[in-house]
Amino acid sequence: MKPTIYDVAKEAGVSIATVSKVLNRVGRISDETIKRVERVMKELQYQPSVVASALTGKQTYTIGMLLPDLANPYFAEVARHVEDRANQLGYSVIICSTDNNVEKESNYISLLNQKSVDGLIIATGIQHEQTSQHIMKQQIPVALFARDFPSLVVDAVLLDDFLGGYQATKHLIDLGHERIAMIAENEEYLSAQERIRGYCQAMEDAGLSEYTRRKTVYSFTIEGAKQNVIQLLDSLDPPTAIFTTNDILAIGAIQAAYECRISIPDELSIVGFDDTILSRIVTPPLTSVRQPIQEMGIQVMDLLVQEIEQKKRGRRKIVLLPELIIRKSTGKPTRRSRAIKEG
Amino acid sequence: MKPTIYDVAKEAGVSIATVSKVLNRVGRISDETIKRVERVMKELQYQPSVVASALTGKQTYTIGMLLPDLANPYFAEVARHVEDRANQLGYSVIICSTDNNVEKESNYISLLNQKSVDGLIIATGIQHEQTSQHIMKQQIPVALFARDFPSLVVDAVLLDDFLGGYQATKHLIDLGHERIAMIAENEEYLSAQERIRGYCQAMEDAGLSEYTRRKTVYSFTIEGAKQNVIQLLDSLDPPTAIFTTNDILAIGAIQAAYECRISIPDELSIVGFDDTILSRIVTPPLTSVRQPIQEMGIQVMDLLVQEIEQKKRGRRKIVLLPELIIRKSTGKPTRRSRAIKEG
DNA sequence: GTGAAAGCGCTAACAA
DNA sequence: TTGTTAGCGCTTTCAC
Repeated sequence: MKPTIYDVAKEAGVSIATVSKVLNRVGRISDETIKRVERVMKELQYQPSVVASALTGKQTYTIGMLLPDLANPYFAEVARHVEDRANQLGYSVIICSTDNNVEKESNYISLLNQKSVDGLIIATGIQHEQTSQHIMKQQIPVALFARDFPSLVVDAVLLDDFLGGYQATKHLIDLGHERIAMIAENEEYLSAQERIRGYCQAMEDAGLSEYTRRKTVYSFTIEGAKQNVIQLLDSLDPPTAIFTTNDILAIGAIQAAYECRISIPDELSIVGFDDTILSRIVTPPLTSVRQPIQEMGIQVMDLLVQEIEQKKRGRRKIVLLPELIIRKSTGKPTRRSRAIKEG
Repeated sequence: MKPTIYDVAKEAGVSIATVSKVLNRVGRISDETIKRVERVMKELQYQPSVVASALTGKQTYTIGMLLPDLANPYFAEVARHVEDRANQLGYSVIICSTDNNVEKESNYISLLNQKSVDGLIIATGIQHEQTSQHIMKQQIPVALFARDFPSLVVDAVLLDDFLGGYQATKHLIDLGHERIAMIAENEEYLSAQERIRGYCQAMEDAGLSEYTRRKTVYSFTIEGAKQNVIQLLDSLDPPTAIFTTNDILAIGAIQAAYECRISIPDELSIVGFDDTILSRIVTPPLTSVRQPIQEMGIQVMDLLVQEIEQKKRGRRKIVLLPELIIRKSTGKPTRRSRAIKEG
C-alpha cells in the first residue's frame, strides 16, 4: 500500500497534525521536527493524497476544459498551451471534446462537477442556452476562451476578430485586389460574425462592397470550401483574392485553385485565419491572421486561477490583438488575373 | 453548498446507507424506497462526489495519458480517440505533454499518482529507464500506446511498423522506382526502427539495397527534412521516390520538391507515414501508411480498463495492421525523372 | 511547538 | 429491508 500520513507520523515519532503542518508549511514547527519529518517522507516516498485533501475542503487542482474537437489542430494547440500554463500553476486539465453537441456538453459539465474540478475553461463553440444555465447552477469558476456568452457573468479571453478580418482584407486591398470574395464558416459563431464584419468594413471603406454582396459563401469543411471556390472561379467575374474565416476553409480554396490549375498567388491570393500549423504546411505557405494562442492560453488560465484562489467572480474581458502573418499565398493581382474579368 | 448524501437521506426520510445503496444499486431495497430516494435526488439535483467515494477505496474514474506533444496533430488525434472511448466507459482523461523530457515525465507520473488516477496510458516517446522504474514503483495499471518498453510488464497496443515500412516501399518499387531514398526520424524510437527495417527489407528483396546505403537521412523537423531532400535532389543520382517515416518529414520533402521546381508525382514520388490530417491537406494529397488510430485508441483503453477493473496485470500485446492509403503523391517514374541519372 | 479530535462525503460490514 | 457505525487520508481548530 501507499504510505499515508499516519505512516510518516509514526516513523517520525510525531502526530499526523504535525506532519500535515510541515506538508502545508503552516503553524509553527521547530526546524528540527521539520527536518526529521521531511526526511521520513523522502524515505517512505510519501505522496500526499490530493483526493483526501480535497475532501477536507481543499482544491482538487484539476480543471476541466470543454472544446469542440481535440483532433482539430487549432484546438489541439489551444489545449497544449492551456495545459502548459496549468501545469506551471500546479493544475491538471481534463479535456472534453463536445463536438458542439448540447447533450455532451451537459454530460461533461455534470461529470466534471462530480469530480469536483476547481474550475472550467470553455472553448466550445455554439452558445447553448441550456449549457450556460447548467453552468450557472453549479457554482463553479468559469473562464471563456475566444467566446463570449453574454448571458454568463464570467471572465473571458477574446481575440479582436473584427480587426483580424479587417487586417486580412485590407492586406488584399493594399496589394491591389478589388474582387475579393469571402468564405465563412458557421454564422452562428460570434467570432465568425466579427471576422465577417471586419471583411465587410474593409471592403466598404475601399468602396468595394458591391462585390462582396455577391461573393460571400458559407462552408463548413475543406471539401465544401473547395466546391464553393471552384464555382466562384468559374463565374463570370471570378475573384482575384479570397478571404476565409479559418485555415481549414483556406485549404479548401487552395485545393480548388490547384484543381482549376490556377496558380497561387499569381492568379489567386488567399488569406486564412488562425495561423494553425496547417498554414505552414500547405504549398504555398498560407498568409493567415495569427491568434496569439499561447498568450491567450496563459491569460485564460490565469483568469481562472484568480477566480478559484481568490474566489472572486468576474466579468473581466481580455481582448488580444491578431497579427497578419504574410506568407506566399498572397501577392499583387497580375494582368492575367485581371484579364479574366474582361475575358 | 452542494447537497450531500445526508441531505438526500434526510429529505427522503431514510439513512445515508440506504441512499448509498440505491446509488450503487447494491443490497436489497424496496422499490418504493428506491423511487422515493431517486425522486429526492432529482429534486435536490444531487450529484455524488467521486472524491469522497474514491477516498473509501473506490476508483477515481480518471486516467492519465502521457504523450510527447498534444499540439502534434498525430497525438491530438490519438488523444481524441482515447478520450472518446474513455468517456464511453465512464472515465475522464488527464492529458500530459511531456516533450519527451525525462523530468517532465517523472513529475507528471508523481502528480497523477497523487491524484490517484486509476491507470496510465503511455504514448510518450523515448524509453527512459528512469521513467519505467518510476512507473513500476507506483503499483498502477499501465497500457502502452504504439510503444513497447521491454522492461515493463504491461499491456500494449502496437502497430506493425515493419509491415508499414515494407508496404510503403513495396508500393514504390511496384510502380517502377529503383532509386528510393528514405528520411527517418529519431532512430531511438523502436517504431521508427521498425519502419526503417521494413524499408530496408523491401529494398533488399528487390535487389535495390545498394542505393539505400547512400540515401538514408535523419531529420526531426519539417525544415530539416526539406534541407536534406534538397541536397538529395541535388546529388548525382537523385532519388525518383522518397519514403519518410512520418507525415511531417514527408511535408518537408514536398516543400523541397516545390522549391526545386520538381513536380510531384511526375518527377518525384513521396510516401509518408501515419496518415494524419496533414496528408489530406497538402498538395498533392499524400500517399501515406495509415495507422488505425481510432481502433488503437479503443483497444488501449479497453486493455487498461480490464486491468483496472479486473485487477489483472498483463503483458498482452495487441498488434494492429497498417494500411497504405494511396493518394496523389506517388506515381510511376517518368522518363524525365529517370533521365536525371544519365544527365 | 505539538497533539487530540472532529469532520469532509461516502462505502461497507454488521446489526437490527 | 433498513440503519448504525467505523473508517478512507487529510485539514483544522483548540488545548496543552
